[in-house]
Amino acid sequence: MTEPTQQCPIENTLKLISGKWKSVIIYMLLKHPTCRFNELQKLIPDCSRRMLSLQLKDLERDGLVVKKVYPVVPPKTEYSLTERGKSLKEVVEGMQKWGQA
Amino acid sequence: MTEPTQQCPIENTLKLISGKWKSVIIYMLLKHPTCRFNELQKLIPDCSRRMLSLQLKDLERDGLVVKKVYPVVPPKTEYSLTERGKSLKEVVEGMQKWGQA
DNA sequence: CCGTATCCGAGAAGATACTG
DNA sequence: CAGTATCTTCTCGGATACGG
Repeated sequence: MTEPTQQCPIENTLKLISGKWKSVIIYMLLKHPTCRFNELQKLIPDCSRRMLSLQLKDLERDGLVVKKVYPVVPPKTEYSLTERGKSLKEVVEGMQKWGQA
Repeated sequence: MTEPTQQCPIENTLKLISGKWKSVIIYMLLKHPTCRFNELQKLIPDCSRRMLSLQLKDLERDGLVVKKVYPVVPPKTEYSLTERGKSLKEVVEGMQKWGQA
């Protein structure tokens, strides 16, 4: 049984939350527990629609965010953090605090 | 004087410690307070010499790491964290712990 | 309203060889 | 030992336009 040289779980963590807007999205979803697509856009104006879409897709795939779609016209979706996503609170807020000081 | 819409210090933090190997380098320097170049290479075997050099240069420029050069033959250098670098302990260890769970 | 598709340029990172 | 130089490749992200 050769241990797979997993020298550093940091890389895994970083892979999930780096990407230009992921950490910011998570941070916003911590403060605004459920958000529609456009709300997120307004909260993060510098993030293009395309990027927001892509990053959310990644976050969803990685189990950090869930998307709820209401089958109505016009379309309505809501994004929120999963438990796994919420568990990043310490990390993300740690970065937030450090960035301020 | 228009305030630059600095909505999220997270981005600043992330800018300093993302980059493929930076957080790992910091983590290693937390555990091994001073390291020579080759020691770091051995600690992070997947990071090429070129990349290690570049990332260290960034970290140095950003005031997270200091390099001490001994004018001897063969060359000897030692890298260590600045106070600012050490202050990332919580953040980096937070990521490490989260990555394990 | 909530996205996707396509195209394109810049920068990140790998491979390899060389230097003080 | 501790890097740098050069070249190529690849990924990310911006701009723009379109679709259910």
